[in-house]
Amino acid sequence: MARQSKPFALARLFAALADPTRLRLLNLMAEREVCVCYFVEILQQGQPKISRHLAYLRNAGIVSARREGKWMHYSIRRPRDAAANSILDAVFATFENNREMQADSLRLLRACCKPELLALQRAPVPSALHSEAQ
Amino acid sequence: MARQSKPFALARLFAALADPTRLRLLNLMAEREVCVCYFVEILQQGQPKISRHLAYLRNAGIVSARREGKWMHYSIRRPRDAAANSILDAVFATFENNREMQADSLRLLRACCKPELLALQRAPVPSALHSEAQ
DNA sequence: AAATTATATACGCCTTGACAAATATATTCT
DNA sequence: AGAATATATTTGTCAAGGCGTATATAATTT
Repeated sequence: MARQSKPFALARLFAALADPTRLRLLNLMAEREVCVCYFVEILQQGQPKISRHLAYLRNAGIVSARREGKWMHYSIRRPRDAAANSILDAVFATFENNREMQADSLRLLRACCKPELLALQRAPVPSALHSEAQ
Repeated sequence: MARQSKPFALARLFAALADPTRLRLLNLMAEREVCVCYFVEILQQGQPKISRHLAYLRNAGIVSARREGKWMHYSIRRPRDAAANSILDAVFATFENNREMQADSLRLLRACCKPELLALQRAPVPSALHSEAQ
């Protein structure tokens, strides 16, 4: 069996990107840490589904999690590998020209300005958004 | 059920990239059209396996095939979609810094200079290689 | 401590796709 | 036409992973 470590590592990254829900999650995290509860509301998908996809991304090393009380905040974790990093750059660049992704981002902005519109009470507002949405 | 055409299309591209054998095939095709027989010899993998992966890439619209007598030549097919295109650019860029991929490319160069070393007689030499290997 | 809230994991079901081995197809050679 | 060559597809098996439902865990509130 021939060794082919690098191709395998790259393939693993692409597998992590090979799902529309995971791409949408990554897009929402592009510039900020986001709480799970927002993912659920904005993507309008079941909470276990969101959690499973976040776990997948965490396993793939693309995302890291931080607990804050009851809430879990997820954020992009830049890979140590330069190749993976440049590919992620390209991916995020395409998000900026994508209608659906922009729509998701807008929903996140709005939700954070008026969290009372969601099913959430006292949901944590990502600090990075205060300045952006001003 | 919400529409999310674009994320689905992107995810499909990544699924096509999520396999080490397919990545190696794409790398070999990066700058030239390549005959199936070379893939088999260089990657040292069974012919049906190579063919199946090439069919997958063709289905995903990343690659196109051209028949020439008994031989099938495969080459990169640049996607119409700008997003997919820029991602492919990033992918090929990482190939250039990847040891394993460079080793594969070298093996292709050598095989084309001395096709008699392979199990192939009268294998077609990719025209693009004449100038590169001079 | 009991109830509530937020998130994660387990379970069962189903689809996709990877593989090897066998077989089919297409083209060329004799 | 028949044999040989190059490639593609089929078949059967297996593992990964997607989904919804149910349940477990963790932190907070009362």
